[in-house]
Amino acid sequence: MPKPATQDSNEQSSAFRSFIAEKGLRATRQRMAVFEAAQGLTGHYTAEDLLKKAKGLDRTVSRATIYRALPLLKGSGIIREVDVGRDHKYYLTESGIATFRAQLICESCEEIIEVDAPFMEWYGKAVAAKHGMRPISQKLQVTAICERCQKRKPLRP
Amino acid sequence: MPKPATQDSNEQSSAFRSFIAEKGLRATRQRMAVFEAAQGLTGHYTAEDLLKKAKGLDRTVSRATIYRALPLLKGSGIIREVDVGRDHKYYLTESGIATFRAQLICESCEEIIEVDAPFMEWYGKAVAAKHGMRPISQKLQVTAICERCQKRKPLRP
DNA sequence: ATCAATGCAAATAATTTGCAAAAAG
DNA sequence: CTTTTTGCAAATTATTTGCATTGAT
Repeated sequence: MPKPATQDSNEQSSAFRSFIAEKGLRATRQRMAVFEAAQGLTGHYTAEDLLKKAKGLDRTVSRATIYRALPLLKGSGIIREVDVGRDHKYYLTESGIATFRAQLICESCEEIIEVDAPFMEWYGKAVAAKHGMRPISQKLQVTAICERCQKRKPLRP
Repeated sequence: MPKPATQDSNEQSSAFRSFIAEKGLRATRQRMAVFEAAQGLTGHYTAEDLLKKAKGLDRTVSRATIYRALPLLKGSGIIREVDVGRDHKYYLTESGIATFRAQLICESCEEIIEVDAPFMEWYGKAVAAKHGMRPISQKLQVTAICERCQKRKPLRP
């Protein structure tokens, strides 16, 4: 019999708890609420979205706490930051598998699509190595017009 | 006998003049000073750097004019914007050849190196096509530790 | 007890914008 | 003349930060 879905969050939860424990930090009520909020969100969300969700779990969570928790969630691999040069950044709750992702960004409807781009990892490493650099991370973003927008009047002319 | 170097700026200058003329805009003194300032800068520079340089050519150039001129310079292909997620954006005056460039960013000393990555263009197009999208532009950024920083105490530990 | 973490509100800082005056065509 | 462009200063807005208080260990 498979584990109930809620176990996922609990397993991730202990991963997060040990991450902060290792750093000598504390598992506060607010911090854990932000964590749970992240687990409850899908797709790209903003810090503000996360705040709203976290507030729903614990009314005492403040915006400052969100911004202070984000680096911890990123550092523990619970979430990933997606910066496509807009006014605010996006976040994405990671599923288990951590494959290399690129962003396909529709210039018309502004949708952001995460796509697997495993080859990129190799290519980025190769580019870095060619210049004697030790690669850490990489980002590939393709701006384009999505299928739907090609077939209709542009939303942002 | 080769043309004097200053001719380059004049040729680019008429390219810029026709770009703004086509759009029904006006070749103001300040606008042209910003253009000349861009021609006089090398490497990555900020809007503030451009302002300083332009002010040296025409004291009446204001910050607002810089920000209003930047989209024109970008649109005419005179400069390219480089956004690596820092607090301010960088700009780069384009030489004639417009090859696909990636950025290698040293996480330690924060240096940004522009590198040719011609294969990326193909790969980005392939990724877009696979999702039925029509590609417009793409960005590849590799964060790494540069050779020099590997051999010394990190500047940003 | 300790010292990290919190909420609040003020600070930050690049970029944008409203407006009346100046200048390009 | 007409319309665009300008400088100025104020606005915008995501994120950061100082501080007194609270809470985890």
